[in-house]
Amino acid sequence: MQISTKFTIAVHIITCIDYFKDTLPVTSSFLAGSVGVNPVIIRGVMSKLKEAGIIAISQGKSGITLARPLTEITFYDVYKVTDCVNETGLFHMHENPNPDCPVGRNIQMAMEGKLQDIQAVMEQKMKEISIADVAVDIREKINQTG
Amino acid sequence: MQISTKFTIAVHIITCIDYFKDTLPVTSSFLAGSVGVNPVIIRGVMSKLKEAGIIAISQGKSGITLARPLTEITFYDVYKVTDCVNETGLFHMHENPNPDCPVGRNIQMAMEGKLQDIQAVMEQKMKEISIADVAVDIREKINQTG
DNA sequence: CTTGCTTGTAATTTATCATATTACAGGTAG
DNA sequence: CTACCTGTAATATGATAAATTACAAGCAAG
Repeated sequence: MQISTKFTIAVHIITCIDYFKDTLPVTSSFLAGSVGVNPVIIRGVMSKLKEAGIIAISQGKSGITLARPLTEITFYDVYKVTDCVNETGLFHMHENPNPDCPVGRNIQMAMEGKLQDIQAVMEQKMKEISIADVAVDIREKINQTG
Repeated sequence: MQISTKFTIAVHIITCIDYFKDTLPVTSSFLAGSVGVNPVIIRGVMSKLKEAGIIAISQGKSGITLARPLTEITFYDVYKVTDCVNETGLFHMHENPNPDCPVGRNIQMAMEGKLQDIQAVMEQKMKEISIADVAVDIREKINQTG
């Protein structure tokens, strides 16, 4: 299993909006071309980014803009928005342990908190990384290689 | 997406082997009954736990035993063994960013290290939790509720 | 206000992967 | 020797991700 590509697609989208904001009108078709996926996927992700107040969308010929600075958009924000992880958690627990077995009856309760702790450290780390960090790396690379 | 149930199944298996070691011969069918999945799934997980030197299996009527103490079996050991995460990492990056776009050309390189860092903190946390911690919680719960 | 381009979204298809299931070969303890 | 176990391949089923088609609805420029 892996966390859905929607997460990295969303990061790509936000980075593009920032990168091209003074040059081109950024649309879902344009983004689909850069990301390499179907425009409908882009629109679905965009729609959630809009709900979360990360980007602003206007229909017609306008284009998409950022609703707040890149430094204030963390990986965690994007990860939450894109529903990469089920509400039942990062880990999928086996669902039918035997209630007639003392271990089966208690395994879920015994593991639950521990799995949540693991997920929590991962999410904490995601809060410490922003899209601005990605944008910086990309501009740096472009300046080096053209 | 979620991390495969094989992980929690493996934890359940190890906990059961320890819990019943002085009472019953533990077999794949018995474990399948406690875990609530098909015996073939149990055998597949067992096979990997054996390769990793976590349990010892003998065919015939014997049963399965632990190869080392519960305190020396971490969540990370079990997670690695059960191939819960692809060799390409916890995150699935979109695979066809456009090389003709400056952002598309560099996005993978810009994200790679950051995604690895996130995965690393999660794995570090898993190294700090052992199956013994689960066994303690289960015995405690059994003593309270019968 | 009309026109052309855009987003929003439902419905369908395709591909991939996790799990269940059946079947049987091979090994070992009693 | 034999009964019971593991090892594993092959197949079926189901869930989910992503692609694709299609179309309704909205905005902006003129």
